[in-house]
Amino acid sequence: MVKRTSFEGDACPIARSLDAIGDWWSMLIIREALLGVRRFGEFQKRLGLAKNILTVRLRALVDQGILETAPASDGSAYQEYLLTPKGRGVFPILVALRQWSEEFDDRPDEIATILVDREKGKPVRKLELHAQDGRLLSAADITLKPRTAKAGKRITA
Amino acid sequence: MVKRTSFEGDACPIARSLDAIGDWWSMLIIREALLGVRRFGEFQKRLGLAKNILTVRLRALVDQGILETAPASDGSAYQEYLLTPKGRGVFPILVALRQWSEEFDDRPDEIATILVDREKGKPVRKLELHAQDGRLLSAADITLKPRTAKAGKRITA
DNA sequence: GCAACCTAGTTTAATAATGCAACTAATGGA
DNA sequence: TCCATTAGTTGCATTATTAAACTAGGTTGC
Repeated sequence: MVKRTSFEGDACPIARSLDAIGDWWSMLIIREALLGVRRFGEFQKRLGLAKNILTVRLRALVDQGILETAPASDGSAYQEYLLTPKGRGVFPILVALRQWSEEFDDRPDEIATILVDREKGKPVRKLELHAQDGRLLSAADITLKPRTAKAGKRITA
Repeated sequence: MVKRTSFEGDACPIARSLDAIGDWWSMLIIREALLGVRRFGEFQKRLGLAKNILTVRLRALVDQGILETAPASDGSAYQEYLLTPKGRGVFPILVALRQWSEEFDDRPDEIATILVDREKGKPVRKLELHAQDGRLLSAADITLKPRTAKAGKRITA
């Protein structure tokens, strides 16, 4: 297999995000980190991926500022992997992925968990996209606009 | 490379979604379809991926009910690829990916477009996760609950 | 202090996945 | 009919992934 096409310099933010976290296993590693997993061995055991791949993925996520390393919280000499704010920012993507499966999966009975509000124990609402004035937007209600004008404003601000 | 681990039977809906649309290029193909692309050649030209890979990806997306084929709208003998409701359901995932990049990208100046409300031309709001009663939820405010009880209700409903 | 075990990788080998580029067959248009 | 376009198909070489063994440092119990 020749080298996969990189989306690193892509003008589209979707592609850029996929470049950062689109490798097989990356988003599941972040999912585990969001669930509180910190140690190499725990990631490896829970996910079941090859250790060399886990090493490469963790390295990449650290390099991209999604995870950071810190001394292990149990006082041992080991290191732990912790999410940064950038890493925690992946949460809505994971929610969206979850909710897509919940709604459209061929075999929804195979899904083992639901996402609930910790305080009330109630299922959360589906993600919704809103206009600035609060209108609910579907894919048909949005469009893409060149970012130039906005960038110009930022420069002067 | 040995066969990649499949998440097809995974109990986690995130993993199941990644199994369906997590291949390199798949989400970008769906993005293009959402933008109105229908023809093989157009997908290929706009994305720049290898034709054999595009063929395999389109086949998989059709097999999974994300895309469907239909006679070309220009009356020619060719086929077009159209999103199904399941395919259009991927939209929030793409929005989430876009918004993650917009917020955390190392080089936001490389992003060419913003997502705006077609009617007003204003940037859309960031996706938010809400509890049933409307409270805004962060990752720390949610938890996973076994789905069994809910499944039981569905069977009786 | 030492042996056994655990942890966090590292290394090797085999196979799938990917991109490149040429090729093929069907379709469209002059 | 001929040439260009479209939608793939094919063959090849390189990268990505898995499985499993290995390595070195750290921890624990005696």
